[in-house]
Amino acid sequence: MGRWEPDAAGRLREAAMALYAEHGYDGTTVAEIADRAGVTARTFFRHFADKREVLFAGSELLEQLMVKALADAPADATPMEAVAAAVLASAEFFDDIRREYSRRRQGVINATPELRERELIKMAALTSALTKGLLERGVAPDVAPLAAETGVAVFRVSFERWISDPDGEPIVDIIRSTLKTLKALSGLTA
Amino acid sequence: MGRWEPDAAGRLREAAMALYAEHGYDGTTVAEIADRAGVTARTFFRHFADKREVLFAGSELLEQLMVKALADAPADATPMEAVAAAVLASAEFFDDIRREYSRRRQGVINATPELRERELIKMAALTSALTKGLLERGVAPDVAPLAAETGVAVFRVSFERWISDPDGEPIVDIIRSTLKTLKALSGLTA
DNA sequence: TCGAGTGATGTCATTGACTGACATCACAAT
DNA sequence: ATTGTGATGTCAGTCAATGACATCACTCGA
Repeated sequence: MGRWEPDAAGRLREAAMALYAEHGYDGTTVAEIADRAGVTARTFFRHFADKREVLFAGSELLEQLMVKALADAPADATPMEAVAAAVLASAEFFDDIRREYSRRRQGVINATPELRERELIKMAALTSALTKGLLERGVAPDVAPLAAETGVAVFRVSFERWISDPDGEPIVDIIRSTLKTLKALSGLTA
Repeated sequence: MGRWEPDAAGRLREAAMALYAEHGYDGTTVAEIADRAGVTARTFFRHFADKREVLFAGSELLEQLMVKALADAPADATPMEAVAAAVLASAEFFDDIRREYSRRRQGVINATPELRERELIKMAALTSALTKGLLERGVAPDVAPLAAETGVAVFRVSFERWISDPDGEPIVDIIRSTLKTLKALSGLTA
């Protein structure tokens, strides 16, 4: 366990998840996480901006994935069709192997207001990234934000449903189903 | 300025707004806020849970207002009609006198990630309150969250538009217009 | 009028997140 | 062997947040 074990960030992530799950977020100190990972607290903060961020590493990847799918949607797709493509693309990120991990992680997040806040701002970042992507597709400025917001809502609802049942359908199917529900709901908007 | 000047909470709110606006959120310490309000830092934390919360006092009132409007909507209203009623009710909260204050406050919030996080969780609380209200109206469990989420999106977009133009229309009209845009968007959902 | 009670405040001490400055180590290229 | 370079450790310090306890201003009943 010398100074140079590789992947300090990875060890810190695992340590944090384990400790947050066991003692809760508040009941865990950064020093404890660092100890378990075999590094110093100072090193923790070199890898993650703060105590919350350690649970959200990788969220940029998901965002990139969805933005790319949005951009790659057919030019003649409607705004919501493009958004739907982006949300469906997120399914790549969540294969069934990650379902248990996702469920565990979400449990920790839901139990801690501070972590919920961080999650929300990640979702907001996703929303504005999608909005930007829509604008670049030429979508009207008053339509783009609403379409993006709606898309993220679909993602959230689907994700939650996905992790709520360990043996449920794959997330792609859940997303499709949620999109259908949305469509039905739209009929009631009048 | 004895120990018993009334409305310490109010003085703390004003002091915080002024200092956050002038030196930024990070550039302001709780001790400075307390000093300006003529109290101790310890007293600050007796009135507000943390350094962020001081900018969000009163958000429960808005929530209650909207939930009540939702509950008071005609029994035969569709889910989105009820939600629309709730969003429109929020207009009571934002008369034109508050527009300048709201704009100022929003500037501070937008400039500070930590405050954005707090704002987002308030919105999330609003969403779940509306969801609960919808469920109590008998709305289907898979429809309620989406309807609530959509309603909050409408509120956010409208609010932002409202404060972006000091001499623009009153917020009620902006909300109505946003609801129309949403309706148009729904047509594209297919 | 006085003394007990109450609620808001002050004081003090402590923990823990986070940061800057600087030293140090492992490894690589020369 | 020498020198760099990047990741880490060490140390000191700031500041948010909390618990424990004292104190003050004011109220009310004896």
